[in-house]
Amino acid sequence: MVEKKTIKLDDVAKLAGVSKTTVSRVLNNRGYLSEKTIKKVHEAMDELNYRPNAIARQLFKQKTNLVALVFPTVDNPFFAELEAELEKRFDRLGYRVLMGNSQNNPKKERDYLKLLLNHQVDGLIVGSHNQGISEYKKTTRPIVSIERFVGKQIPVVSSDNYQGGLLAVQRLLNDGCKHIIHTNYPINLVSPNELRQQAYEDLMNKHNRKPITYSVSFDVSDEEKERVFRKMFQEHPEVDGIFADNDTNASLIIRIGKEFNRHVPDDLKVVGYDGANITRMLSPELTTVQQPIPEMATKAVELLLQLINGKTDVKSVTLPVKLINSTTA
Amino acid sequence: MVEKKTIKLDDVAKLAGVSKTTVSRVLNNRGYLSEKTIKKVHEAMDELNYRPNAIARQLFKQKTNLVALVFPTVDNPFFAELEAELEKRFDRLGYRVLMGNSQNNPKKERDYLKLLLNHQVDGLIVGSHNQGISEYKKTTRPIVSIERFVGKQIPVVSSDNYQGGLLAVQRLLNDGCKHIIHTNYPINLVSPNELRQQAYEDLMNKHNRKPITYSVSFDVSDEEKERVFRKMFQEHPEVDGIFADNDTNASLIIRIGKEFNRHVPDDLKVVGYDGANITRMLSPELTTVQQPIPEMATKAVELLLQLINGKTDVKSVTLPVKLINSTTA
DNA sequence: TTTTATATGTCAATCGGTTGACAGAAATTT
DNA sequence: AAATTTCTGTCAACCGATTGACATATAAAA
Repeated sequence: MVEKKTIKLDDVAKLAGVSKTTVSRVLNNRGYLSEKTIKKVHEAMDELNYRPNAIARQLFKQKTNLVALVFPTVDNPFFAELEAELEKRFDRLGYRVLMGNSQNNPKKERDYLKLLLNHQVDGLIVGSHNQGISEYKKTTRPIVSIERFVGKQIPVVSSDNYQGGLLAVQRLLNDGCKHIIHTNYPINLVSPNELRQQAYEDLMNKHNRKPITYSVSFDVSDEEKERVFRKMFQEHPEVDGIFADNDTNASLIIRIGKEFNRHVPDDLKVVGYDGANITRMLSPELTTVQQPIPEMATKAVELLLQLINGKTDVKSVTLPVKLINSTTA
Repeated sequence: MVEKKTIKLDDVAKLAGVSKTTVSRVLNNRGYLSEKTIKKVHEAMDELNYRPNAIARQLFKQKTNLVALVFPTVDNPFFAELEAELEKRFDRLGYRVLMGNSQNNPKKERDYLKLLLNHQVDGLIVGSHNQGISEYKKTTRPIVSIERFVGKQIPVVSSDNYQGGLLAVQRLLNDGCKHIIHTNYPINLVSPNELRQQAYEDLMNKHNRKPITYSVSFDVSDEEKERVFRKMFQEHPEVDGIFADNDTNASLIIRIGKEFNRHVPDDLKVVGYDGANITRMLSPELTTVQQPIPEMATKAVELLLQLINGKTDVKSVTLPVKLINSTTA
């Protein structure tokens, strides 16, 4: 087998009869160059089918144009849409995007942080919900978080969780629900969505109702989730309204409800959360609080770029949410 | 502001009172080293909070441990699950994964191919459906495709599309459907799922029925898709069975069907395709042909690694599909 | 005691581009 | 004709880690 040698800048220079620097100038459009030389160099590059080695360039420039997205998984409509929107925007700006699906595994989250610290990526967007990753406190390198508190120095992009909670619960109240239950992640996870629970409790208390919350961790199996929701219907047969923490769970709750002979929207009203495209497509009948995913992506990219470009006083932002009415109820 | 200097290997060497090579030996566990030296070096690294520069290492090693996934979008249950499964497997093997959502845009697909040729990634997994990307023919670098024919040299991982087509149509026939319509991508896209159409037509012909296919391009707006499906119901009011090209379209068709007062499964039977987790979660009532996504990911990773490791006769594989019965019908 | 194996460490070239410093030639000004 | 500006191009250091070649010291074997 013929050993295929990598063509390097030097080979191009030799063939074109110029120096390495001249070739580099042609590549980077730098300094003064004669038309003749440019042509010669381009011909040599074509003839040799030359491809500059990006790694060498990155080493010198101290920049990779890579960012990493650290989220629990891409296999979830909210994160999938968010990551897709982020990728689209970064791509336009000349950044490539590393997928870091942490599965809510602190080790993997740390690994990606190491990537950042090893100069392999220029910045990080974190949306996974691990706690106690102390490394975040040690670094001043560019990190933006989405819907999660990470540390004092790290700007957060989130949607208005308190308002979202109000919208959802108010809707259930308006629809005449008497016994409203809330499902949420375990609140020990440092996430702004505990504000939803706050809103739920505030509104319930205001109406002299007793708030009841069922917690389901994000990363347990579907079977475990089903178990919890069955328990919910068993322990609270009076329930007639549910404010679910996300649309997938809302959908699951509706299915479990059917087992208990509850039918939406007659016997049971459910409001979900997130309102991602895919969910709207596959479950259009679901009422939900929609997070402004494209806008959140835009903001997160904007903030990360500010950090990458050396800005120091980068501020967190909160974006408004919207109640999406179901198509059937 | 204090300029924060990057700590490099040389700084560690100086603090530990040894040479650069010695530090490198400690880092890479190479050659003979005294316990004492190892300890000294580690202490120096800790004290300086040293992080090796991965780019420099990559330059020397001529390996980035990066692979790119080029798919139309991650915002689709099938691709999302596939990419998540791929990422999980690559991560275990020490590879980081670049997201390349091509939106079926040939330019973006070419850009990612360039990344490969620029030595920025060690391999590529392509699943987007662009045509005429001639660059693929020029390269011998590691590429594996999923559910798509790219070129003679490039191994393909696909599921058994012909069998999937048979299962879907046979199911509709068994359920007593008399007028079955198939929806598909425009077949000019070089994809093995034209085999589904083949199966549909073969089976229809065998039963002396006239095959009717409606084509919807993958990347048009939801509104356009709705338009096409409405047209389908208008032009063929007799339709009582539909074999859809994917679950999202199946869900959309069911919704449009309701507009025409067709109710599943009484007046209309629909079989979707893909059977991704998210879809099963959000639309459990949908009958579908399930592709073995985890197995496809496993195979694709396996083949790509063979290529990366220099194997030359890497063979394409086809994996079996499964009909998933709806929960309600 | 001499030879050989094992342990410890240093030097300098290398991976493949990039760019500041500098030099000579041609064009323009004074 | 001399001085200045504009082109065109070369040289060598540099980005940061890796490793083959080599030197010396110590321990084990002959």
